[in-house]
Amino acid sequence: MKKDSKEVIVKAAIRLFNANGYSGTSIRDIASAAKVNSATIAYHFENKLGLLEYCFMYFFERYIHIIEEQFSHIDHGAKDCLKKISSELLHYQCENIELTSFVYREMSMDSQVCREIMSTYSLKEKYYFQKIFEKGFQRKEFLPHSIPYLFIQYKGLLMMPFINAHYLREVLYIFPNERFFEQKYLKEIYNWIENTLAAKVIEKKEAIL
Amino acid sequence: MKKDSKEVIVKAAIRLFNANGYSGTSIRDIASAAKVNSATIAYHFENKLGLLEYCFMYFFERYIHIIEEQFSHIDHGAKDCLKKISSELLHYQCENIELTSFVYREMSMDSQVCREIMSTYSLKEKYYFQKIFEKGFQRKEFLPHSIPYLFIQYKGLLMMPFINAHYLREVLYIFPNERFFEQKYLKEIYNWIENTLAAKVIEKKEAIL
Amino acid sequence: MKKDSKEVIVKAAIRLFNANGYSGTSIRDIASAAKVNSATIAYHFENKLGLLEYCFMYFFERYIHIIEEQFSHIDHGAKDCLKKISSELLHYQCENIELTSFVYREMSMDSQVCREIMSTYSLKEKYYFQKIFEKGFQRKEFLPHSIPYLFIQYKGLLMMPFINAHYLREVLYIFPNERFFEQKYLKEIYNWIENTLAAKVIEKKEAIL
Amino acid sequence: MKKDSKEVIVKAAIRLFNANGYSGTSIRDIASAAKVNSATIAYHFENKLGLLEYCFMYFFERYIHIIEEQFSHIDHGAKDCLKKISSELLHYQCENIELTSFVYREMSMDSQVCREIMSTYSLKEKYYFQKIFEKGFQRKEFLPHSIPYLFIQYKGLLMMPFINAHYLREVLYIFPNERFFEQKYLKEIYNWIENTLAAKVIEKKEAIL
DNA sequence: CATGAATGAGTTTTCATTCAT
DNA sequence: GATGAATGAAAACTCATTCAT
Repeated sequence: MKKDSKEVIVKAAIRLFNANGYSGTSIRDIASAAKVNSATIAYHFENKLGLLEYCFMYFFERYIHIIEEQFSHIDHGAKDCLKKISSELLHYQCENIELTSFVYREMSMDSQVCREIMSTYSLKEKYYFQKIFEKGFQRKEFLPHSIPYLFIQYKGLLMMPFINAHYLREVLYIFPNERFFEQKYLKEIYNWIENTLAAKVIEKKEAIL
Repeated sequence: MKKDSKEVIVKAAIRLFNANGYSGTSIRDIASAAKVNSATIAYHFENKLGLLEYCFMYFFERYIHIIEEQFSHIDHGAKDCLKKISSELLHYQCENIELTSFVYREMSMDSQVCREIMSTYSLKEKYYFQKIFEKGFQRKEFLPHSIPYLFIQYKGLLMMPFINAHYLREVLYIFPNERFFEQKYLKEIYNWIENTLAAKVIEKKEAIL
Repeated sequence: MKKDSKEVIVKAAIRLFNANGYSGTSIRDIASAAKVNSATIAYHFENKLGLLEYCFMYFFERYIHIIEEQFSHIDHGAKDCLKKISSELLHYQCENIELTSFVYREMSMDSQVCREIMSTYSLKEKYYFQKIFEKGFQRKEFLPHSIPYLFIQYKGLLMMPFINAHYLREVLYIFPNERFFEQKYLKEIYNWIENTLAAKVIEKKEAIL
Repeated sequence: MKKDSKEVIVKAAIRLFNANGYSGTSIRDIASAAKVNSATIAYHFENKLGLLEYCFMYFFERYIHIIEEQFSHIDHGAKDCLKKISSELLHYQCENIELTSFVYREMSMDSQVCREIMSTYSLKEKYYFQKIFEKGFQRKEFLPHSIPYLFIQYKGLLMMPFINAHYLREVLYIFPNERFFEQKYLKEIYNWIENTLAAKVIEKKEAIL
C-alpha cells in the first residue's frame, strides 16, 4: 500500500525532464505521470526548482563519490586510476542514461542553480582530475600537455554519448543502454588514454633507440 | 524607417534561447529584446516553434554547405579533406557560439522538430563523413576502425566546447570566443586526426625502419 | 484579370459565417478563403461589422422586395397572396441556403445591428403580413385568430429548415438544397395555410350541411 | 465559504452565451460575471469547449429524460403521449429560456461538438418521436403523412419561440418568459396536433355519415 | 485598387503555487 | 502525508485594424 511517492515523483521527473527539458516540463505533467496530486510535489520538494536541485544532487553526489573513491588508489598509478574512474563513471552513466542526459543538458544553461553546482561539484571534479594528470606527468605516465585542453577532450568523450543519446540511436544506430555499448565505448576511452594521453607510440620509438 | 525586424528578432532569439533555453524563453522576452511587438514575431514566423525551426535551418543550412563544399575536394586526400572541414566548421561555430551552443543543446531533446532535422541534416552529414572515412581507409590514410565510434569521438570533439561554453569559462578559464581558442583547439582536433585516426599507420612504417 | 474581389469576399464570408458564425469567423479566415489580403476587406467594407451589415442588407433587401411585389396583388385574395409570397420566399431561401441560415441564426442574437435590422425590415415585414391576415379575416378567407401567434407559426415554418439545415441533413436525411425539397415543403406550407389558417371555416360550413 | 463555483460559472455562461453567442463570449467575461478567476473555469471544464459541452449535456440530458419518461406511457394513446411530451418540453424550455435559446442557436453551427450531440441525443429523440408517430398511424389516431416532414413542423413549433426570443419580444410583443405565453402557446401546439396531425375534421365528417 | 508589414488589445490556456481539509 | 479546489500571473496566440506603398 506504501506508494513511496517521493521516489515515484523523482523517477517521473527524470524521464520527463530528459524528454522535454526542465522548462518544457510542467509540475502537472510530472504529477500525472507519477499519478500523484501536483500539491504532493510541492509538499516533498517545496517547489519545481527544489525538484531540479534534488535531481542534480542525486546525480552529482554519486558522481563525485565514484571519483573520490577511485582517487584514493592513485598510488597504483595515474593511468590505472584514470582508467578505473572512466570505467566506473561510464558504468554509472549507462545505468542512469536519462538522468545523465538531462543533467548534462541542463548544466549547459547559464542559471543560478547551474552556477552553484559548478562552484561545488565541478570544481571538486576538476581538482581530482588535475591531481591525476599532474601525477601522470610527474611519473612520465602521461605525455606533457595543457591540462584544460586534455580535460575538454576527456569530458567530451565521457559526456558525448549521453547528451546525444537520440542522435546515437536514430542516426548511428548505437544504443547506449545496451551492455555491448558500454564495453565497446570503454575501449575507446582506454584507447584515448593510451594513445593521446600516454602516447605509447612515442615511448615505443624511444624504446627502440 | 526600414527596421528589418525579422533579422533583429532572430538575433535576439538566438541570444535568449542560448541563455535560457527554448522553453525557458518567452515570445515576449524576445519581442522586448528585439524592440518589436510580440505579434510581429507571429507575423514573421507563425509561432514560437516556427522561430525555432528557422534558427535550426539557419544553423544547419550553412553547416551542411561547409561540409559539401570541402567534400568536393576529397581527391586531394581524405585526411586533408577532414582537416579542412574541421577547420571550417570550428571557425563557423566560433563565429556563431550562441547559435551553435543553443542548437546543439536543443537537438538533444526528443521532439518532433529534432527528429525532422536529424532525418535531413544529420543523415546528410553522416553520409559525407562516412564517405571521407571510407576513402581514408581505402587509401590507407586512416587506420581501420568502426566508423560510428570514430564519428562519436569526432563529433564530441567538435561539439564539446560549445555545449559546455559556460563550463569552459567558469571552470577551465577557456574562452571559446577568443581567437586564441580557435587556433589552439584546431590543433587538438588535428592531433586527434593524426594520432587516433591516422597515426599508427605512419608510426608502424617508422617502426619498420 | 478582373477579380471582382468584393463579390468573392462576400461569397467567402457567407460560407464561413454560416459554418462558424460571425464571431467564430476571423477576417483572415475570410481573406484567405477569398484569396485576398485581409486589408482588402477593410478597404471594401471598412471593418468586420460593415461586412456583416452588407450581408444582412443583401439578404433583407431582396426578402422585403419579394413581399412588397406580391403584396401589390392582394386584391386577388389574401390566401392566394400569402401562398404566392410563401412560394417566392421559400424559393429565395432555397437558392440562398447559406446566407439564409446564417442571417436567421445571427438575428437571434441581441446585438446593436440586429436591433437596427429588426426596427426596419422586421417591422416592414410584420406590417405586410398583418395587412394580409387582416384582409383574410375581413374576407372570411381565414379563420379569426391571434395574428402574432399565427405569425409565429408561419415564420417558424418558413425558417425552420434553414436554421436547422445540418439537422435536416444529418438526422432526417432531408436536403434543403435539392429541388425536390422545395416542392414538397411548399405543399406543407400550403397545407398549413389551408388547414390551420383557412380550413375550419370551410369544414364548419360543410358540417352545417 | 463553500462557493459552489461550478454552478455559478454555468449560470453565468448560459446567460452570456445566450446574449453574445459562444464565440462572442470570452472566458474572462464569464469569469468576471461569475466572480471567479478565469483559471477556475479551466479547472472545472478543462477549456472553453468543455464548458460548452457541459451546457449541451445539461440541456439535452434533461430534454431526453422528459421524452423517455412520457414515452413509457404510450399505451394510453399516441396523441395523448405527444400532447404530454409537448406540454412538458414546452414547460422545460420556458423554465430555461436562455439555455434553450442558446443551445438551439449553437446547434445550428456545423462543428465537431454539434455533430457529436446530434449523433447521440438527436438520434434518440428522433427514435422516440418516430415510434409515437408510427403508433399514431397504426391506431388511426394520426392521418398518414411523411414522418420527417411532420417532424420538421413539430420541431419548428417547439423551437421557434426560443430561437427568436428577441424577435417575439421586440416585434410581436410576446414574452416567452411569462406564464401566459406557455399556456397560450401550448394550445397552439395542441391545435396543430389535432388539426394537422390527427385531422379530427375528417373524422368528424366520417362520424356524421 | 490592393497589399505586406506591423501592431495594440484581447483571447485562451498554462503554470506553479497556496491552502483548507 | 497527501489532496482537491482555487488562483494570480504569465504564457502563447489571435484578431481587427492601420498605414505606407
